[in-house]
Amino acid sequence: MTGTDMRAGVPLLRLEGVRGLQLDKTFDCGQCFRFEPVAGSRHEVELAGVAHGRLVSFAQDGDTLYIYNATERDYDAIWRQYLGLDRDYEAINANILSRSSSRALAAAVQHGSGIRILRQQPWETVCSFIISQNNNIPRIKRLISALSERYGEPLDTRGMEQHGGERPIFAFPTPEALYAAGVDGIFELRTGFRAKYIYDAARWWLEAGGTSDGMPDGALGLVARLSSPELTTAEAAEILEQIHGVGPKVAACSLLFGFGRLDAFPVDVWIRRVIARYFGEGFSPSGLGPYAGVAQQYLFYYERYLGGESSGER
DNA sequence: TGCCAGGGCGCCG
DNA sequence: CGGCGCCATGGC
Repeated sequence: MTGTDMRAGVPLLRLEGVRGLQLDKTFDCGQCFRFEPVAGSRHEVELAGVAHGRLVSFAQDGDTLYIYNATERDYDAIWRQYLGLDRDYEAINANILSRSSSRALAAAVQHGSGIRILRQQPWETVCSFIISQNNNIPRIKRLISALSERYGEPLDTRGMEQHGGERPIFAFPTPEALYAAGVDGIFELRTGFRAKYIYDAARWWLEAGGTSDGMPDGALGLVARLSSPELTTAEAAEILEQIHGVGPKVAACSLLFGFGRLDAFPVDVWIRRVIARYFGEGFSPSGLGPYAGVAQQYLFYYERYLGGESSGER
């Protein structure tokens, strides 16, 4: 059941009976760098930020989901997929658990219950995870904000003052804008050694025929190719790794969070630790099945939560 | 001051 | 192809 009304000129979408989704976990598990909790929100949980080129705010009271600055048309076109509400996570979790008897995995699934893999814009995802390398989340967020403010388009914040729009907000820069900025223009924002990687990614993206907004642009488009089941996830990763500065980890994060490939399995130091501790030598991501990437996110969130605490059980 | 932060590259054996 | 130093920056 849905409904829309207007608040201060901004459409507000309301969806009732949304079960399972937990916005706070979803935006706090390291997959997205542009959302922050709304201070003084009237809702139990509210996070505002930029996605798909818009300022938007998601809120929850119990089983009711609110989306500020969205119409039903926007929901059908963007936010339903973005929030993973087109997927059956009970079935996904059951699928994951059916493939392993690991107690740690069961605990991680339990602990991460409510996390949804966001379907973010491909270009933004590739670029953001290039920025993430050898970096920490607060600084990743700052760099992405700085790039957006300098090279992104300003967004309309009217009516969104109480929902993340109290100051000017900018869209993530297009590859055209970052290409035009050049390595020096990107380096100026203190991106460090990543500047040439970001520039190369923009150049590569334009040469490869990706769209500015990074969304599907027809059968021959870059995003369509990399999302297509005609390519395996390993093959898609191989293509993304043509970008100077994109290795296996950044490629896997991009495919998982930006291209809808839920079997993509990013391996970082945390996950390496998880594998060593709970699964052992013979571990292979494919053993976790078509939703291995979802399992990875649960394991990452779980292990980071435990905070490196030495709990040597399986 | 040194170490680390959701890595990847270039080089070396 | 496995290991290792390096790459910019900022927070602790």
